[in-house]
Amino acid sequence: MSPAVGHWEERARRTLSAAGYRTGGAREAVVSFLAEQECARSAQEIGDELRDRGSAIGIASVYRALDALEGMGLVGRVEMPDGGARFEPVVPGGEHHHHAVCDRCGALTPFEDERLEAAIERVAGRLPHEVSSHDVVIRGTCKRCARSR
Amino acid sequence: MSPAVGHWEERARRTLSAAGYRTGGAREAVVSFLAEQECARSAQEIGDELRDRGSAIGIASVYRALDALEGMGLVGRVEMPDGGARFEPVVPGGEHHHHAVCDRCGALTPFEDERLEAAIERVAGRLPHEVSSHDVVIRGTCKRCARSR
DNA sequence: GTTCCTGCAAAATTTTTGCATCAGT
DNA sequence: ACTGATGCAAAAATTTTGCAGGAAC
Repeated sequence: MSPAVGHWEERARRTLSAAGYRTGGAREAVVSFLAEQECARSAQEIGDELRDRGSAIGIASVYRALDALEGMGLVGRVEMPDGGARFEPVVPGGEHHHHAVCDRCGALTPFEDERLEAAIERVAGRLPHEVSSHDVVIRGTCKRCARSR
Repeated sequence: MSPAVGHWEERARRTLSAAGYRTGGAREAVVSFLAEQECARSAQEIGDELRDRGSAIGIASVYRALDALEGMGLVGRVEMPDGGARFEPVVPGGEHHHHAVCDRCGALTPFEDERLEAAIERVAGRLPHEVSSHDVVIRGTCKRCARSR
């Protein structure tokens, strides 16, 4: 796992603890799991894979953990074009990426671009909003799927 | 309604007709409704408001119409941060906007920015994807909600 | 007349909530 | 001990599908 995300895991635990959350099984498991992911994962995936590893974690607890983490700004939710949501660690001041989604297979490809961020910030400044976050999703057909078409 | 969207309504009907779709009640009603909207609307809203106007339209028909329209590229789907989806006309080569969503009241504010589009196109060119579309969603608190907080 | 379209109802998905029980402090 | 956390099951919300009757061609 990247150093930035390792730091995220620590910070997440500290933030949870400081907010009065007890260190129990489910939430901790979700934090560990997210820390080791390459990209955003769905609640179902998180629950299924943790259960495969032997944790008897209920899907409700996954949603509750994600809710709490999202509320504290530790986790970001990415809405996928098919209606499902995926979740990933938020590393403030650190790496900040967006996603390209394959319409065919659903594969997620992260990307980052400074000019894109600059353009978004510029627009955000023009809006009559207190802007808190933003998301960019690029849809298309990934290389693999384009080939096998 | 703006000229561009008026043109959209025509084009939508022609495209549907050319694709062999019959001119019936439900799909036509959805097309008319979308043509007169300021911004993206949810399937529920579309169904409810059409029903308020006296059309006995089922929610399933709304979804089916939106599916068909989206499949033909006539309608775009915008995934909202709360998990719901909204739909709006796509005017190719014409106005192309994105959305700012209020975390509080859910209000949608459209915006457009050329530099943002340019940045996205540049990134899209670097991805190993056949890019078909993109979405930008800015989250925050709208002026109204920020004031009444 | 044939085929597609539609509304209704049922089903499938995804997410949330209630509750009794268990665990952390 | 007290209070919050958890798993399970039920509920709610959203979207899809099956089907019989009606409408467009």
